[in-house]
Amino acid sequence: MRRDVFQAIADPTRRAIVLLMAVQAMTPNQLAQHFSISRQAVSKHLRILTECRLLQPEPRGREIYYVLEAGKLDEIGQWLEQCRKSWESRFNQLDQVLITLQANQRDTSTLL
Amino acid sequence: MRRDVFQAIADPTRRAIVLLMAVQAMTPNQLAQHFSISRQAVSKHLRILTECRLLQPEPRGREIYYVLEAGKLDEIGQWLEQCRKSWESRFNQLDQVLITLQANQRDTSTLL
DNA sequence: TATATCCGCAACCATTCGGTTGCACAAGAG
DNA sequence: CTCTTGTGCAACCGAATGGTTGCGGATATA
Repeated sequence: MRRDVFQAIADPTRRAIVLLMAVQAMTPNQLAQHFSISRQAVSKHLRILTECRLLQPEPRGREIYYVLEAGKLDEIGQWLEQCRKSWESRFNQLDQVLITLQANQRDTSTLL
Repeated sequence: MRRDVFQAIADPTRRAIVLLMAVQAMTPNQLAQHFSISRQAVSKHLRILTECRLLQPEPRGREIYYVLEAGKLDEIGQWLEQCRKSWESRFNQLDQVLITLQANQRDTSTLL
C-alpha cells in the first residue's frame, strides 16, 4: 500500500522508531523492548513505516530486521526547503522594492 | 492548547496552507478560495496550525491575517538532522571497523 | 518429531480526525 | 440604526487511528 511519509512520522512512537533505526537496524522484538506497548502494536507501526518506504524489512531466518531507508527522509527535507525558499523570496521581493526605492530616492520627488 | 508540529503537517491540506502562507499571509476567506472544502473546515486547519505555533493570527479590523512562523519549521529540520546524523555516524562506525581491519590485515594471521 | 520462539494477521474497541451545517458575534457599509 | 461581511464556535457524522487480545504459520531448538 502506498502511504504518506508525513502522516507516517506524525506519531511520536514512530518517530522514536525511526530514530532508533537510524542508529541500528533491529527486529520487532528487540524494538518492542524499548516501548511500553505490545509487540503487535510495534509491528503495526513498522508496517506503516514500511508502507511509506521509510523502513525496509530484511528477513534473517525467522527474524526480520527493519532497516532505515534514509533517502526517504529527503522527501521531508524537500518540503521544508520549499517552504523556506518561498518564505525568504517573499522577503527578497520586499527587499527588491526597498532597494529600488532607495536607488530612486533622489528621483522620488520627480517620480511622484 | 499545545500541539505537535509533526501531527499538524501530517494533513496534505495543512501542508498546502503552510506553503501558501510561506508565499503570502492571507485571511481565512481568501485561503478557502484555494480549496474545495468549506470555510469552516479551513478555519479548523488554521486553528491546528496556530495551536502548534506554525501560524500566528494578526487581526486587521474584522479580518484576520495568518502569518507563517517560519522558525517553527526548524523543529522539523532538527529531527531530520538528528536522524541523518545518527544514520551517518552508523556508517562511520562501520568504516572505523573496516579501516582498522585493513590496517591490521598483515597481522591478521598472527592475531587469529 | 515435539516444542518453543518470532512474527504477521484479524477482530475488536475507544478516541481522534476531517468534514459538514447552523448559529452568534463583532466590525464595516448603506 | 440596519444590513452585510468576516470570523469563530458547537454539534454532529463517518472514517481513520492506535491500542488490545487471540490465533496460525514458519523457523530454530530439544
